[in-house]
Amino acid sequence: MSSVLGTDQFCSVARSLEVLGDKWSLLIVRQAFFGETRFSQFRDSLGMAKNVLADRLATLVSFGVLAPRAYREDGEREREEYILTAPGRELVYVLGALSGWGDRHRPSDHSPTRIYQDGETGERVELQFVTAAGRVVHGTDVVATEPLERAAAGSSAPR
Amino acid sequence: MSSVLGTDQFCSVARSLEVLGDKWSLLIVRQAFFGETRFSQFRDSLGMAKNVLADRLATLVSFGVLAPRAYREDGEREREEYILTAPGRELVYVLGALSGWGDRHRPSDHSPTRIYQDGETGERVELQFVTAAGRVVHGTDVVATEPLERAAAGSSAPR
DNA sequence: ATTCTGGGTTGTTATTACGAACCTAGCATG
DNA sequence: CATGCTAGGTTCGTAATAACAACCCAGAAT
Repeated sequence: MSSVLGTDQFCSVARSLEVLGDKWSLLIVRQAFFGETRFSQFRDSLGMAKNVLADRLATLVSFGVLAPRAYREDGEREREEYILTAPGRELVYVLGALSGWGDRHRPSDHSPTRIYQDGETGERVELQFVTAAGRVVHGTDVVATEPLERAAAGSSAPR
Repeated sequence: MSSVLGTDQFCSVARSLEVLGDKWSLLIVRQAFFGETRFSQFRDSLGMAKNVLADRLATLVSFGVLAPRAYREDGEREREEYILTAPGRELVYVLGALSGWGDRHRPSDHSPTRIYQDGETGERVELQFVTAAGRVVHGTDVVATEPLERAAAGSSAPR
């Protein structure tokens, strides 16, 4: 998790990837989102090395995605489990985007995996770009611009 | 980019991360989305090692995110550039999600980086979960379930 | 007192990333 | 036609990470 991603930390995508840009972190968050909290649950469901898991959990805690919480099972000593924080739960947008892309562009012969729904009504939900007025804009029509570049729109290489 | 991410390739998040789950791939896609196409543009904007860039470009091409295209500048020999495919452009949802999360939860002292807008009207757009009927559902109310688990909703450990 | 168990730590080896040096196909120049 | 220039790489040697295995440790149960 080095802190030099390219020349710019100015991009929020890069700042997010500083926390999440490796093979395991988002999978841990996914499992946490599915209800897992314990070291051995992550270990078993992901099949990853214990030292790497310990390292990623510590990193996710240090960045405020997970929070450690003590718990005690009957007849067991006190241990720590890892709970998604409010910022961590917001990563549902990232998981939904990755899930949608994988479903659409890397389909599996296996079942359609997980579907995302409104927890209240059970309606299926999909990620969409929407305007403040609530109008849906398709992804192919979305562009990203720098806030101050409105006038000089001719240069080809950003930054 | 090993093909064993945990025990399950059944999850579309894992399948997406098989292509995108490293430090650089999504940043390359981001730069491509901002209009960059050439080896040296990626190299200069991201500051990454050339062999790693060559490897990532080849991987992204092999997974159909980028497509090579010949071009020729005046007085230069023919070269290849890398263009986002339709599936690659769909990654705007992933970039938007990462960007939104980074803006909200890892704010920088620098400018608000990029904003996403409707290319037609210029209106700002945000990623939201919406139902088929067009109702926006906040991320904290979204749950992910397996399509067939509707009846047995008590088990704590998915799979 | 000994064993069991969840949750780790500490090695040792295999992968992967990095930086610098080198290569290469064509075009331009003398 | 020999030389050099340039974008876009490849090929090193080395540094950092990940993976795998062995071990540890604090209680609780026996």
